Amino acid sequence: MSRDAAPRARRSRLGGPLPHAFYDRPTEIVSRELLGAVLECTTVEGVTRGVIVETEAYLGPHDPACHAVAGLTSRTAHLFGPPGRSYVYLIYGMYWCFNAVTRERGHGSAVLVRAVSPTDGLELMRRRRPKVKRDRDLTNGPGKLCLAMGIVGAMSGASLRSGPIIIRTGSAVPDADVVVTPRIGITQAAEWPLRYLVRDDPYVSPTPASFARTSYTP
DNA sequence: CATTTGATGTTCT
DNA sequence: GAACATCAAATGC
Repeated sequence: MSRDAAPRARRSRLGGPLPHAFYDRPTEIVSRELLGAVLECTTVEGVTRGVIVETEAYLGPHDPACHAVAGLTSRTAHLFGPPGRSYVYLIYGMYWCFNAVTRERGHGSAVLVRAVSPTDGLELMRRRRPKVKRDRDLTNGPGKLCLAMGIVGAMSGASLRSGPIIIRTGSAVPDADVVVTPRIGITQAAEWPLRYLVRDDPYVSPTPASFARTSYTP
């Protein structure tokens, strides 16, 4: 058969949703493994997608920087599980931040997605963020990516397999390309190395120079 | 490039 | 009343 023969049924270029069980593991592990996965958000305006290039782990009530320390409130309800759903919260009264809930009901642990590298819906992202000059500034921060992808609080609590926000399998990022640093923008437990990012990726949010001594490769 | 500052309003003490 | 898992613009090299 010539190599120009009719191609076999086209495999979707897109990976399927990550299995629910993927999230039901330690949050540090999920944070590391979400690098390279695809974040997708669908709204009436259209679909946007991007490869996850930066995450942070928030471990639960024993983590002073985690919202779970406040206990079960109306704000944190979705943080307390079950795993495999979104937890979207408002920060500084202005910006949404997106998390993937990782642990069983009642635990209160999640991965904050801090940056993605856009793959689909770039025009829609630009339309939603008309003042942004460089594409790399569309999604290189947790509030920015929610603005560009249309992620809002109403999406909190939805399944990440079938809801408006879906996390799909992507391509694995080797350990040599992963950098671990302290988390950004917190004061409690500020030294804990729980931020994961893809080395040299232009869509990663800026890393403070002071992190040089505490950054490493897994 | 790095650092500083104002915007903005919900949440929890 | 203080804190806040941020961003964009402005300033100073």
